Amino acid sequence: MLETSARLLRLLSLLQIHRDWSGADLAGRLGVTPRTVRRDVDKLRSLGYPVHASTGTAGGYRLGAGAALPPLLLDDEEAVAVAIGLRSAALGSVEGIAEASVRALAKIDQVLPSRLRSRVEALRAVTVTVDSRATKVSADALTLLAAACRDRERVRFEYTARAGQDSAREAEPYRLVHTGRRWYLVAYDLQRADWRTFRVDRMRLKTPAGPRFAPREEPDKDTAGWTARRLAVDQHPYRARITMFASAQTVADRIPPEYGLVEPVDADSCTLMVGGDRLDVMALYVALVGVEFRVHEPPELVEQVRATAARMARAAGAETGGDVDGGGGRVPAEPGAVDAGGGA
Amino acid sequence: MLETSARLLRLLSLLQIHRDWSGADLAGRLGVTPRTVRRDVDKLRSLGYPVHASTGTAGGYRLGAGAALPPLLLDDEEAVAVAIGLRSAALGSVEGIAEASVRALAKIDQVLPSRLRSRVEALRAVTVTVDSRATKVSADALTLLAAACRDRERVRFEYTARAGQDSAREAEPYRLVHTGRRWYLVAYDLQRADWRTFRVDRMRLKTPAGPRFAPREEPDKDTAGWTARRLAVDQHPYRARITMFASAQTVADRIPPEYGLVEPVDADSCTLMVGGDRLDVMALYVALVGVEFRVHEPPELVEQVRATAARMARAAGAETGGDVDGGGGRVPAEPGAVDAGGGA
DNA sequence: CACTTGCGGTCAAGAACTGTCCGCAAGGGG
DNA sequence: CCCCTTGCGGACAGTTCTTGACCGCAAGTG
Repeated sequence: MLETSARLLRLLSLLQIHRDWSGADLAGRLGVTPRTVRRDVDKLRSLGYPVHASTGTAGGYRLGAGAALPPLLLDDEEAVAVAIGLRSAALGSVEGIAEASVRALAKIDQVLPSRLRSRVEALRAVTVTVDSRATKVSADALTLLAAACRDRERVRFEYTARAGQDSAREAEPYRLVHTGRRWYLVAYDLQRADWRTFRVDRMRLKTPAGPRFAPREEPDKDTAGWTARRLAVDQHPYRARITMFASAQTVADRIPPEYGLVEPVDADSCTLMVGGDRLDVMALYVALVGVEFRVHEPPELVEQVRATAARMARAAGAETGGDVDGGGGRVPAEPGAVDAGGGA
Repeated sequence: MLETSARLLRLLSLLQIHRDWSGADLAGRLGVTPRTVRRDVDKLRSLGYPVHASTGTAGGYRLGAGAALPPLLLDDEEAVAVAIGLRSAALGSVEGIAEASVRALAKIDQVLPSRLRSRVEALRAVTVTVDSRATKVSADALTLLAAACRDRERVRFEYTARAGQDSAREAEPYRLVHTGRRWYLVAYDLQRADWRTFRVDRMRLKTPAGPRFAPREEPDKDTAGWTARRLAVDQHPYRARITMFASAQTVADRIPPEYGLVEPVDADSCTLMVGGDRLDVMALYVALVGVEFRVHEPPELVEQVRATAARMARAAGAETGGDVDGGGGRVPAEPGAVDAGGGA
C-alpha cells in the first residue's frame, strides 16, 4: 500500500523534527489509530532505526542515534544551509572532508528543487573565498566532475599543461582528489590512451558531458584508486609512515579511502602512509582509527603525538569523546618512535 | 509488507548514489522483478519524487529535482562533511543561513551514529575559528539550545548581565536569533515572569535540560517570533524599509521567518523591514523574493540596488539563475527610490 | 531494421495492513 | 500508596495491496 510506505516516511520525518511525540499525537498526525503507530514504530525499528520509547506521563517516542544515519529530511531553509555549508567545506576551508563534501554536494545538487537553487546561487555570489592561498577552483566545476565520476560520463575539456600550451582532451574520469591546496582529477586520457592526473584548476570543462562509459578494467587491480591515494599522500607537505597493529583490511575499513595508503605487513599489522598539512590533524586522525599504532616518521609527527598524548593525560579522567575500541595486540618497542593507543 | 517499504527507501537511496540505472539493474539490486521496479518507481512518483526515465540503449531511471527535497541518504563520509560544514556555517562565516544551519545541525546531531560523532569532534577540535570578530559561541551550545527550543524543554543557565553580575536563570526557550555578530535566545524568563532576550555568549548552560513545558500562550499572537525578528532587524548595522508589491502573506511565505518584519499595507502590498551587514547581500535577498519592490531607505541600499541592476543589465541576456516568478502589480513612482523587478 | 529499454494492462494467489478489543507493565504525581 | 498516563503486544477478521507472469506497445540508438 502506498499509503503505508508514505506513512513510514512521514513518521520518520516527524520523529526528526521533534524529539518527543506521544503515540496519540503521532496517530493524529498520521491519520491512523495508535495501534497502527505502534506497528509502524516497530517497522522502523526492524529497519534499523532506533526509536526509543518511554512510558509514563512524560513518555513518548524519540529517534535516537543508531548504527546508520537515517534518511535526512530537511526543510527548505535547512537544505540551503547544508548546500552552502558543503560548498565552503569543499573549497578547502576544513581539512580532511573536502572529497566527501564534494560527493555530498553532487548528491544534493542532483535533487535540489530549483526554487532553492536560486537561493544557494545568490548566497554563493556574495560569499568571498577566505583562503587566498587556495587555488581558484569553482565548486560548480567540482560538482560537475564528481557527478561525472559517479555516473561514469566522459568529460571533455581544455587543459593547460605546466609548460603553458593548451590542448583539448577527452577522458574517462575516475576520482577526484584534494590535497589541501589543490584538486586533481584521476582519469583515463583517451588520446594518450593512459592514466593521467589533471589539475582541476587548469581544466576548462566543456558542456554537456560526454556519453557514458563502461568502467575500464585496470592493469593493476585499482589503478585509479591507487594513483589517487598516492597523489593525496605525495602532494602534502608532511608525509608520515606509521605501523598500525591491525590487519590491513581493518585499517582500510576505518579510514576514508582517499586519506592514505594501506599496505599489509602480516595478518596483524600493516603500514599506513598518509599525507597532511597539519601535524595536529594527522595525529588525531591516526589516533581515531582506534588501533594501536607507532609513528616512524616524520620526527615532527612523532613529537606531535607525544605532545598530544601528554595534553590528554593532563586532561586526565575527562571524557575524551571517543567510542572507538582500542585494538589489542603486541606493541614492539623501538627507540625514537612513539607508541600510542586508540580511543583518543 | 515491511519488505515493500524498505525497498522503496532502498530504491530512493540507489537513485541518489548513482544517476542512471536500468530497470534490470535495479531489479537485481532489490531482488524483485523489473515489473515490480516499475511499480515502485510509480509509487515514488506518486509520492512526489520526480523519477525521470528514458528509453533506448542509453536509457534508465534517474532522480530529478522536484518540488521538495527527498530524504537525503548520506554515507558516513558525507554525514561527517555535512556536520562539519553546518558547524562552520552556524558560527557565522556565511551570512543569512546561520539559524537554518543550527536547526539542521540539531537534527543531524540527534541521529548521528556515535562512531561518526567522534570524527566530527576531532575535526572540530582542529578547526580554528577564522572570524575573530565573531563573539565566541560554541556550536555545541547552539545545538543544545536549538534542540531545547524544538523540543520545548526548559533551560537552566548562569547569565552574566551587562553590568557584570551573575545570576541563575531558568527559562522556556522559543527562538534562537543570529544577527551577524551575535546569537540571542528569545525565551520566557520564569523568575522575571516575562519575555527576555539573552545573549548566548553570556549564558553558561547547565545540564541536563529541564522538564518539558507547554507552549505559552503569548499576549500578542506571536510575541516570541516578533521579538526575534525585531531583534534580528534592529541589531544590524543596516536597516532597510522596503515596500513589496504583493500581499503580506505572499512575502512572508517566501522569506525566512527570522529575516525580516513584514507588515501589511493593503491587499497587494506590504512593508518589509530587514536588517543586514552587507548591502549586496540585502539587495540579493530582497530581489530573490521575486515580487516587485521599492527600496525607501537606507540610501546606500538604494544605490546598491541601482548598481546591481546596472551590472545585471550589462550582463545582458545572460542566464540570471532565477526561477522565481515576477509578481505583477502596479509600481508607483517615487523620487529618490529605486524600482526593481523580481527574478534577479 | 534490430535491439534495448521503459510502459502499463490483466489475472490470480498470497500476504500484509488496519481497526478493534483486550490485559499488562512501567513511570510520575498527588 | 494509588491513580493516571503512556507504551506493549496478542488475537481476529475483513479489506486491501503486492507480486510475478504474461502480453503487446512505444520510443530511442546504432
